[in-house]
Amino acid sequence: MRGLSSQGIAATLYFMRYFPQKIESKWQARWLKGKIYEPDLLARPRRRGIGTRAKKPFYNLMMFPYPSAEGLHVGNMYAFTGADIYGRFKRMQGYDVFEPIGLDGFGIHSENYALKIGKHPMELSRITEKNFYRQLQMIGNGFAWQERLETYDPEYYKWTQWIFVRLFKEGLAYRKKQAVNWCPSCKTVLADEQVISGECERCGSKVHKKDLEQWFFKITDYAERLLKNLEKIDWSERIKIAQRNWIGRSEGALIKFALSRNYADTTRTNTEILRKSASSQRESAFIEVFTTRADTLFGATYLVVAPEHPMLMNQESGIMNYGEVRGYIQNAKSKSEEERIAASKEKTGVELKGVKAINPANGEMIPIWVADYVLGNIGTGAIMAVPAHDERDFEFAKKFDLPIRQIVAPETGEKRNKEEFRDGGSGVVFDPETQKYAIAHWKKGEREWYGLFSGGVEEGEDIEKGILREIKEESGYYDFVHVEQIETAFAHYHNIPRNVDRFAKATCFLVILKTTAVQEQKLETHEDFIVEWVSAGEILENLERNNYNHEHDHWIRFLKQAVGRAIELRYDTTSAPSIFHQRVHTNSGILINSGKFTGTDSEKAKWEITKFVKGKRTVHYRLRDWLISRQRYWGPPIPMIFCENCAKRSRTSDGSPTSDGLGWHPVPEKDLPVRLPYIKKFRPTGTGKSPLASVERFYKVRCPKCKSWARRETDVSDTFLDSAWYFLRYPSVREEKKPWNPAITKKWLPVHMYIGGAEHSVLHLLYSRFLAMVFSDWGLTHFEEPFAKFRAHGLLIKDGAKMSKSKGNVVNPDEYIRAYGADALRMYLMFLGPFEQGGDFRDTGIKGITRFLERVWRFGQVQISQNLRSQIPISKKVPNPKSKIQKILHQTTKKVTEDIENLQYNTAISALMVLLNEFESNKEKVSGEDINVFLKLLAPFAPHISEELWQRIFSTTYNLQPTTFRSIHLELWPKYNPKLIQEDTFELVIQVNGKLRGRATLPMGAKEKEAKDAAMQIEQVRKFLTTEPKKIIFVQNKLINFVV
RNA sequence: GGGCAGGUGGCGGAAUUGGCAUACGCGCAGGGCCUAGGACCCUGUCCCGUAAAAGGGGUGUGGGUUCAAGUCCCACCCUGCCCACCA
Repeated sequence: MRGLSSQGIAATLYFMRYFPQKIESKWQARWLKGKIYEPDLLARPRRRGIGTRAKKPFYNLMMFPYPSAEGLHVGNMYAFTGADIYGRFKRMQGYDVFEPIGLDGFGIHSENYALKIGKHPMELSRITEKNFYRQLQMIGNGFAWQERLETYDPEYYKWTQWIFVRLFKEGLAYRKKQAVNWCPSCKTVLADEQVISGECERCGSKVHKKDLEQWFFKITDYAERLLKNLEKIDWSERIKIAQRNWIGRSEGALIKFALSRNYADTTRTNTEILRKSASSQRESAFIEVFTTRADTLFGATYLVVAPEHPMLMNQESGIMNYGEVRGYIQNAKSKSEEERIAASKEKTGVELKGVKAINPANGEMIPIWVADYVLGNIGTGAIMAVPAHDERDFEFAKKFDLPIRQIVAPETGEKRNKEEFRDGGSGVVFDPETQKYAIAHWKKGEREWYGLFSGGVEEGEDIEKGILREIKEESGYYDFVHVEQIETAFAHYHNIPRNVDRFAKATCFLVILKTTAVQEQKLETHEDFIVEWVSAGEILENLERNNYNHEHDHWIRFLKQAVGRAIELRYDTTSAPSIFHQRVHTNSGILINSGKFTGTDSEKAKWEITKFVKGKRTVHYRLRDWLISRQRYWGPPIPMIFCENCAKRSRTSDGSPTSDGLGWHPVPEKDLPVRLPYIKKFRPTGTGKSPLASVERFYKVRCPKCKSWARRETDVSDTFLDSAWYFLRYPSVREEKKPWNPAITKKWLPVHMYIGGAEHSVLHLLYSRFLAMVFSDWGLTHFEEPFAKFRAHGLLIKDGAKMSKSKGNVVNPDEYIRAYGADALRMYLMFLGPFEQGGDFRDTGIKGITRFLERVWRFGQVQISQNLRSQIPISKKVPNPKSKIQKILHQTTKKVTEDIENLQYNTAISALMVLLNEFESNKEKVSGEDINVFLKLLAPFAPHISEELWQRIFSTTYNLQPTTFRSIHLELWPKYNPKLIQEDTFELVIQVNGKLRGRATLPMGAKEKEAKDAAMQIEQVRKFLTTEPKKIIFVQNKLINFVV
C-alpha cells in the first residue's frame, strides 16, 4: 500500500476520528485473553529449573470496595485509578505486579442496602457482584482477574471463621458482659471505632449504651507493639498520627485514696487525721484513681467516681444517701452516649454523704462525688479532681462550689535559671461605678506604657497586705469592697524604672473599690507615672502593643484572669470583651502550695510525688478490645457452640466457673465453614439477638465435646474482620487446605504498596495490623506489618461539596466513560489535583483532557500515515541527540518518573502536555523514537489509547491473535540520560535591590565577572545603578543582585 | 476543645536549597476557518497604569529575619478532614 487512492485518503480521514469506546473494550478483552496482568504467583521454580516464575514480585493493593447495587462510585474509581497508575508504572519498571480486586460484600452496609430496597442480601449480592465487576472492567485497570475474592463466599469466610477459632484457642477471643455501643437503627452493637461522635458510622443514628454479653478480641494486648511498629513502616504520616492518637498511650500513676467514714469532727488537725486514717486504712477501703498529672495531687480537692464504679454497687460502703445516689446512677445509665456528651457543658453529680477520701499528699479530707463526666471504662473509673488545673473539674467545682486551689504556677518569659525569686504581686483595681480599671501610666524617656500597681512583699508581711499597701502607696485608693487572690505566676521581667532583669513569684489580686476616695497624702510619690482610669480593652491593647517586656506576659494573664473573675462576680456584665474568658492553667509550671515540693518544676515533681504517696507508675491506653459480635444476619456466623451441660460440669464446687470454659466450644475445624443459612426473616430483631437465633435448624447442634444438645452462637462477626485479612488470601485464592499458602505468602507478602482512603486509618488498617501481628506470633507468617508502604489518597469532592446521596451530587463513572472514554476519565481524575490531597470534580474540566487525548490521537495518525507513505518508516528515523526535542523528552521522562513515584500525577500529566505541545510545534523534528517514549510515559495514565497507537505505529503484532501480541504495558519504562537534560545556557536574572530589572542568556557556569558585564549591557539595569553598588550577590547559574 | 491538612488569578492548580510568582488545564476575549453553528487552529488573559512602554502593587491578616520570602520565624483569622468529658 504505497500510493494512496482517494478512497484510501477518505478511509484514513475517517479512521482519524478518536472513538475511545471502540478501542477500550477491544483492548480490555485482549488484555484479559492475553493474561498480561497475571503474574506467575507460584513460589517454587518449575521442574526443569529454568523457571519463568515471577522474579521481582510486587504486590500492589488497593482497598476493595463494599458493593451496593447502585454501582461503583466515582470516588472508588479515583482511588483505583491512582493505585493502578502506580502498579502499571512498577510493571513497566520490570516488576511482576500483582494487582488483585475483590468485593467486601458481607456486612452491615450491604445488608442495610438490601433492606432498603427490599431484596434478600444473598440474592442482591449476585446482582451487585456482576455489576461491580463489569464496571471495574471498564475503568481499564491492570487487575489480576483470576484471583478475585468475595468476603461472602463460603470458601472465603470459612477461613474468617477459622481465624476466630484460632483466636479463641489462643485466648485472644473472649466473652464478657459490658456496656456496649448499641445502634437502635441497625439493631446491633458496634465497636468503639465504629462510633463517630456518638453516632453510628453506618447510618448516623445516635448510639446508646447497653449491657450485653459479647465476643471481644484482645487487641489491647498488642497496644504497645501496634504503637511502636508505626516507626518502622512507610505510611502516610497523617495515618500514623491517627493511629497513635487512637491507641492513646499515656504515662501516669495509680494513686490510692483511703476512705474515711469518721469525718464529722472537722476540727482535728491534719496530723490527727493522718493518724486516724492510718488506722482506718486497715479496713483497706480505698479508691484508686489513674492520673497523668500526679504533680497536681496537692490540688486534688475532691474525688469523682463514675456511675459504673464498683464501690457504688454495694450499700456497705457507707454511703448515707444511697437512694439519691442510686437514682442518679440509673438516670445516667439511661442517657445515650450522645446525651452524655451533649450535656457535657452542664455538669451533674451527687455527693456521697457519709464517706470522705483522704488526699495522700496532705492528709486532707476531701469529698467524694459521683458524676457522669467520669466514664466507667476509662482508667479506673475514678478520678482525683484538680479544679485549678483541669477544665472539666473546674466547671464541676464552680457549679457545686467546691474548693479550687492553684498548685501549678505558670512560668512566663524565658526559662528560669537558678536565681532566687522575689515574692511580689500586682493588683487589678476595678471601679464598678465607672466599669474602669485604675492603672499606672508610665512615662520615662521615650518610653510610655501602662502597668498594674505592683511591688515586692516586705519581710514579715503577708502577701495580700503587701499588695494592698503598694496600691495605697502608688494610687492612694484605700476603700475596698472586695479583695481576692486570682493567680500566681513565675515571671522573668524587666524592671524598666530600675533597668534590671528580675525573676519573681508574682501573685495577682483583684481589688474592687467601694469608693474612689483617695488617701489625703500618698505615701510614696512617683514622678514617672500618673494614675489613669481606662477600660479593660484599652489597657490590654496597650500592654500588647508594648510587648517588649516580659513583665507584660503575666500582666496580660493577670488582667484577663481578674477581669474574668470580675465578670463572674457580676461587677461587669455589659462591656466585657470576649477575650476575657477565665482560663484554667493546664500546662506545666512551677509548683506552689505543695508542701515540700513547692518550687519544683511540675514535670519533675510528677514522679517524685507519685513515689511520695506510694503510687504506682503505669501506662494507660485509650485503645480498648475489639467488639466482634453483631446481632445481624449478613455476616459470617461466629463459629462457637455453647453447651449447658459442659458449663455445669466445669463449675467448681463453690459454683464459680473454671478458667477453661463456661461451656463454650469452638466449632471443630473440619466442620468449617459454618454456612450462613438462607432464611426469609433476615431483618434485625432489635431484641439483642441475631435473626439466626430463631432458626432452630441453624442453632440446634450437638456439643462437640459431650455430644449433648447444645446451642450454636447466633451472632455474626463484624464486617471489619472480613477485610482484616483479605490481602493474605488474594495470592492464595486457589489454596484449599489452608487460609493461605505459606510459600506463596513468603514470596508475595507483605504488601509492597497499599493505597486507600484515610477514613480507614483507625478501623481497617489497625485491625489488619493486629491480625498480621498475631499470625506472625503464631509462626504462620514471616512479617508483623502487613503493608510495608501505605499511602492515603485524598477525598474527591464535587463542586466544592462532599459527594453524597442526600445531596444528589454523586457522579456515576458509567456516564462519563460512555461519553468521554475511560482514558479521559482516568486522566481527568488524576489531573484534578495532587492525588494524596484529593480533588474537586467539575464537569467543565474533562474537556481539556479530551482535547489532549484527541491531539495525541491525531499526532499518532500522522505517524501511521507517514509509515504507510514512506519507504523508511518514521519509527526507524534516528533522533538527533542534540536537538531541543531530545532535551525536553528526557526532561519529561525524568519528571514523569519522579512524579509517579511520589503519586504527583497531576504534574506528571501537565509535563506530558508540555511535551505534546513541543511535538506539535516542531512536527518535522519529531522522530519515531520520541513518540515511542511519549506513548510509554502516557501508558499508565491512558492505557488504551497508548496501546492502540503503540501497536499501530511500532508493533508487528497488531493483527495477531489476542494471546500472542506484545503489549506496551509489558514494555520497559523509558530511561532518561542526565547528560541530555543538562542545559548549556541559562537565563541570568538581574536584580537591583532584589527587584527584577533584566535578564541575559549566559553559558552555564558563567562567572560573576561575566554576569556583571552582561548586566551592564542592559539599559534598564544601568538606569538603576547610578552609584557603585555596595554589594553584589551572585548565585551561579541563577541570578545577580546589585545592592545600592 | 485537640490533632492534621490547607488558604496563590474568574476556576482546578504549578513553583527544587529562600532566587523570574501564577507552569499545565478550564473559562473568558479577539482573530482565522466556515453559508451558519459546532469542532479545530492562532493570539491574548494577575491587578493598577499606558496608545504602547516605563513604572507601581500583588501569594488569608499583622509583624520579623534576609541582598532576596508563596517558601523560614512569631502572633492571629478562615476553610476542610479526623478525633473528642481519655483523667
